[in-house]
Amino acid sequence: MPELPEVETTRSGIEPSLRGRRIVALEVRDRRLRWPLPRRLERRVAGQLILGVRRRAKYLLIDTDGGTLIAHLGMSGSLRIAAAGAPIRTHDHFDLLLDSGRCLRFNDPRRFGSLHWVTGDPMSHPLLAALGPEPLGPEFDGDYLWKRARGRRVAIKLFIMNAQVVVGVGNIYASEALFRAGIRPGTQARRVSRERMHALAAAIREVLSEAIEVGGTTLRDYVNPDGTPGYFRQKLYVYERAGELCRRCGTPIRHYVQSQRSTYFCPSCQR
DNA sequence: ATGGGCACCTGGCTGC
DNA sequence: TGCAGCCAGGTGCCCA
Repeated sequence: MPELPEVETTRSGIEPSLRGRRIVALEVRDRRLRWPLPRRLERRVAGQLILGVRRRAKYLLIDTDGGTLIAHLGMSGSLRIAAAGAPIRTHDHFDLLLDSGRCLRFNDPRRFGSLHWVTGDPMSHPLLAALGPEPLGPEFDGDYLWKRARGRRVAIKLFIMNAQVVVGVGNIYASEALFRAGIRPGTQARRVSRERMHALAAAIREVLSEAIEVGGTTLRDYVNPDGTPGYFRQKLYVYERAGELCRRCGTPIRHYVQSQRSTYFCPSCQR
């Protein structure tokens, strides 16, 4: 469900309620997430002081004085701040109870989300260690993309969705960035010129930052931690617009399945 | 190393 | 109304 903008919106939404608070307890109702929650998690987490909330790729890092909680929202996960006694809804799998009388509540129908506890440098955790650069960070640009694409025959859309290449580009924003850069999603990565890689890197940064500004994209039921939807949907050029007319040239938007994921593009604007 | 495909899971929608 | 079938924002892992 959430891509980088939704995760970043979640981060900034929950951080003010977490920073400086002490964790009273972790209350788990369903341990069956993507990786089953270990039994000892509750006692590890209890009593820790929260120092802040960071994001790396689509992972949220809740730093405490004794270690770091690493959370992932998977396809359908969401986090919100609730009163500690608020009624439990379906798929509310765990609560992080705070000394403020509130809690961080995790809801995830499909249970593709995850939660890990690490001591030491969280970036050395196996899930984080091999990740590519942040798309909004300084190391990511067209030259980087072009160099990484040498010899790569994979479709450019799959290439930019590969977290070892660059993190945070999911199915929505991959299609959107390729539209803005004027590149067909099926083009082999190695066939994209250096110049067009610059356009693509710029488009990725642009699409992601614009989405963050408006609170992400709400497609179905996604809501931000404060309960409001994200408004980027109104700015989508191609995603879920199959058959509708291109906002730029009027040609009908096309849809096909690429590596089991839906891809959208304008056959006239993208070559 | 690279690329392709599968698995994990639930819910909402469509069409018969 | 019921139900089968399909689709969904992610990503680790296995195989060729």
